[in-house]
Amino acid sequence: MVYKIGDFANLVNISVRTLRYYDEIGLLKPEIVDRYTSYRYYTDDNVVEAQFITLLKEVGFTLQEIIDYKKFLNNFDDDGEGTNQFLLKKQEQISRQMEKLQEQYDKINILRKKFKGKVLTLVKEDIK
Amino acid sequence: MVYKIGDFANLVNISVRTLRYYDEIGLLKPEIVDRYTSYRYYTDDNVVEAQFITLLKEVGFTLQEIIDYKKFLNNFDDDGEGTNQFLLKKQEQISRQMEKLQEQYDKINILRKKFKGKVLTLVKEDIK
DNA sequence: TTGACCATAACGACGCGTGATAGTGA
DNA sequence: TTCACTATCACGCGTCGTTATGGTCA
Repeated sequence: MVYKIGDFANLVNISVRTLRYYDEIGLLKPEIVDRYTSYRYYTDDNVVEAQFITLLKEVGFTLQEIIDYKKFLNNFDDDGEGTNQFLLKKQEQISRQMEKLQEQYDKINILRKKFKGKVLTLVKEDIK
Repeated sequence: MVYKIGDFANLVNISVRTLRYYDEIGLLKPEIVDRYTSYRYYTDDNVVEAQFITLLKEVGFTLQEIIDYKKFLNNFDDDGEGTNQFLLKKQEQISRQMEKLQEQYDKINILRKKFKGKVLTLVKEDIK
């Protein structure tokens, strides 16, 4: 089966605009492109690819990171360990983000207690 | 005291480029601007303002949110309750972000267990 | 004249949404 | 002819970093 961009968009739940963008940045290229009309035609392999991309996006990878990962798989014939490292690094990154958010949350608590009933006109020292 | 943009930048630890941007978007305007040379001159009041902005940024507010908060203070003569709401809303927002990150973290754990020693070629169902 | 500092203008990054304008018909 | 779909620009968002180019000297 081959799908035109609109049908493919519905199938994989990615907007037409986004599919064009993915094509542009080399993340997901339609297997067939009509050389006269430039129409994009997607295949069932593309469906699997698209779902994989969606999966990685859902767990926090940026498009560039997904592109890098694909290149890695092509160039180094991963034994699984590379993939594991890839996932671990993302988890560490997520951990750091959570810590940062937690700090922000705590600092706001300090602010709220300190200025209950007043307008904020403090300086940095107040939460350091 | 009045400071030229470069001196002020060092004083408050905000880059010259950023100060110009803050001026442009109306977040932090120099008290004095030479009408002939367009040179920006900052005062000690500006120092307090800048530190306040830095503080709010550190706890997660966007520039637009800080601008909105300043407008709120000017228009409604807050009794402190408005400020408290403002801080609470940001905390809720931070909480949601943390939850999302936690979900991503957990999903990656599932992936790591499921595909130990293999290359990732799965589809969405695997982590749903 | 020459640094050191100031100004404005504009591109880049991220991930698309949202038109505008125009060609296709798998 | 018309409808539905496709294509390629190109602006917008958020927060500045980074040239590029050209005045100013508080």
